[in-house]
Amino acid sequence: MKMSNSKFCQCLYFTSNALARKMEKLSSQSWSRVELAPSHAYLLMAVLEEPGMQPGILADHLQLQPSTITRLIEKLEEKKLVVRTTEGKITNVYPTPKARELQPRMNTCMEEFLKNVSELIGKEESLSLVRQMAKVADKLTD
Amino acid sequence: MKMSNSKFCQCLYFTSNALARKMEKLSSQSWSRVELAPSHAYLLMAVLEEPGMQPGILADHLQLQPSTITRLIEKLEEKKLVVRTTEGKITNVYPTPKARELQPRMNTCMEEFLKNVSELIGKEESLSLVRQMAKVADKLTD
DNA sequence: AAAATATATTTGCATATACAACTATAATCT
DNA sequence: AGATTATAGTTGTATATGCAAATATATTTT
Repeated sequence: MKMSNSKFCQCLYFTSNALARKMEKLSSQSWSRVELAPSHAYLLMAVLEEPGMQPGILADHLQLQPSTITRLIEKLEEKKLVVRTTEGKITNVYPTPKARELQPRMNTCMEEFLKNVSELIGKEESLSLVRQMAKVADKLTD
Repeated sequence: MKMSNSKFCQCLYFTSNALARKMEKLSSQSWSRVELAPSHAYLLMAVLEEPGMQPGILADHLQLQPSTITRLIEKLEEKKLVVRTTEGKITNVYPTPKARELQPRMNTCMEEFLKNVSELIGKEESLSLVRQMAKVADKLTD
């Protein structure tokens, strides 16, 4: 059934959640090539770009709770893709060489995802949507 | 940190998920008055509007997997808000009198949520966003 | 310097959701 | 009618995420 046939399609809660689930699915397909869930992949990309990034900063960037970041890091540690060092109160997260090796393939996943979005939705439309969503999200200061 | 300052704010996967989490939170606040999670509330509203609605149809309307619908129904059964009757292969879900009693308060929650959205985002903007999201979601036929 | 407060991270617990496999019934085909 | 396939729903299991409390360190105040 199409979204726009649902009783609830005018509700922002409903529509944003339904859309998010669909995007999650689409994104997961692309990232399955490197056997990463999108959220793990995004955390790893952030860490690759800025090695040593702290969990709190990652939480800001990924718009997730610190506790969720801890869990994501644990998974990436299990996969030997990041390491954590703790000094006093602060923790730094670094990518491993294995993560660096994976980087080119991750870029491919990202590109593939963007290509899929473009094909399914259109470049213009997806760009305008993402802007509008970000603008609205900014107004919801949690 | 604002959404639009994130490294990932141009990504539709990221932005739609972040927005959905924020909307979930906002919505949850309104529905906490009747001690229901938004998804439970929406299922119950559908059943109140169309008593006997089958799980499969509910899955279509709520854009959730059938298994998820089963789980939601279980919770609502525990709270004595719906009952299930099964005949052969098909199941019907009915609201209980308790659910009917709750209905006015649920309407209030819904109104309050819409009011919050209007105040935070603006009526025009939220309407245009929800339309655009629904349109895009329709293109993602899972 | 000791006490109080603030900050960064983790842990325990709870919830939402999905997928795949399973069960049970109905419909179709030969 | 019996065999096959399709449909509806549930169950087992796994993952993502959040909240609240706990821990550990830093900073500020007195």
